Amino acid sequence: MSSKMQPVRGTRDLIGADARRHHAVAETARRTAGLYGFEEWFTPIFEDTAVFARGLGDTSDVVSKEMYSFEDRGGDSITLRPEGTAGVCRALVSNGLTQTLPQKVFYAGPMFRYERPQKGRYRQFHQIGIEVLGAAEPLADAEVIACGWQILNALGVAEGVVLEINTLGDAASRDAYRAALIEHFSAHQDKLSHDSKVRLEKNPQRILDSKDEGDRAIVATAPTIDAYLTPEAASFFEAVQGYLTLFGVPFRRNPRIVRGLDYYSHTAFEFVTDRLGSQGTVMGGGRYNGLVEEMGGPATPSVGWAAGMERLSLLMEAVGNDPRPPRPVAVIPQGEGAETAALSLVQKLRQAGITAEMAYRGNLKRRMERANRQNAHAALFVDAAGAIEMKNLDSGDQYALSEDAAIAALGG
RNA sequence: GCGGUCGUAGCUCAGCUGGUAGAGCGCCAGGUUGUGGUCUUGGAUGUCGCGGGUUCGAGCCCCGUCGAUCGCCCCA
Repeated sequence: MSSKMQPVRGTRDLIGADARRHHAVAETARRTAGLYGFEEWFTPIFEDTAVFARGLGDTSDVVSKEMYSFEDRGGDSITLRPEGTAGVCRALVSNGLTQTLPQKVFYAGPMFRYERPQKGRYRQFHQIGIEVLGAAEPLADAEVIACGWQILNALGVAEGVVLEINTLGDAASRDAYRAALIEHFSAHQDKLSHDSKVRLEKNPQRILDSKDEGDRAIVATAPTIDAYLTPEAASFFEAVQGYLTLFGVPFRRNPRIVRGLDYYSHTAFEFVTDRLGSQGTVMGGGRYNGLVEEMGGPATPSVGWAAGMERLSLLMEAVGNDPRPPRPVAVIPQGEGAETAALSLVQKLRQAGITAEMAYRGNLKRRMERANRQNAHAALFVDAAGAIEMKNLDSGDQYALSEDAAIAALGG
């Protein structure tokens, strides 16, 4: 047992039902995002460390202690991407696409974070995400959110998932609010939890998010951002909510939502569920202005979200959404010398676009049992002369027919 | 990085106050040169996560370690 190779901590294999769910998440999201005009980009899985260090801001744990960074043989500092947005912004600049805005991007793939693994959280995990790059209009925020909502619905997991939105305001609002929060929490500093005392130094808004009982009482009396919003920031947030209502996307205001990464401003949102324990955020995002500039491009107002594929798969499993592979047709040679005729038939079926299988070995009983296990919907018995009988494995009906008739009947 | 719980067959799990392993499912083969999902008979599979300690003797007790899991932190 000890010599058995195991995947490294925080990684895992996706096989069978897990693999099918994972694939369904990516495929459903890709297709749905396509309906909204998003096109998929494939950016590298690793980047120059500066792409993330600069992009995400150094107050986040993601940068300060969770990155998989290493020096390559040429002496460059390389980092396995911990999230998708920074790489997409870098690619926008690298490819000169700042001249052709807006760009609507979909991505899906592995991300890496050195964290303590938990259910729905791995060191190699997978995200899907979309970004609208180069649109300052609140309509873009609403469109991005609506697309996310449609994906959750298409996956059948929208039940029990709630959209919570908030605004972080523009720079002026944010600074004023931050000052107010520091004042409020400093006044109660002695009653704050240890974690929140640290937050007060690093990122006071994070205290709003605290799960500590004692903190919550202090948070309850904390000011909300509304009084500190500039008129522009307030009307922007109003507009986003108006479009969401127009699009029929239900939401609820949660003034305690903050974002983990530094680049966010204005709209912040999370799709949350209570079915996943402490990994309740299923899709999260918001507006970010300034990230593209960090990559050396022009100011490019943008908005997007990312979702954890593992968490979406977990939700699919919880609601019993179990994608099945297509039901094959089982081709079964009958009698001596029938193998050649059967093989030629199975190949013709496949070329006609029909999912067909023929077992490598086994007697008739074994082949039938195997057909059953594969959930085959029909069996085609072929004899040495090439004569075919088709049996419907659901109804049990069986009759002889020609090869062409069989292909036609099976939808080829 | 911190705290709680748990590691026995491919899977789900049982195993008494310590006496060197069991069930169900699954798998393989037979009953059936022949038409499946039913039934029936038989069979294979474990250094009891790993390492050390206590003991005449450890799956069970102790220590360590690795892994999973739950919560914190953080985040999707």
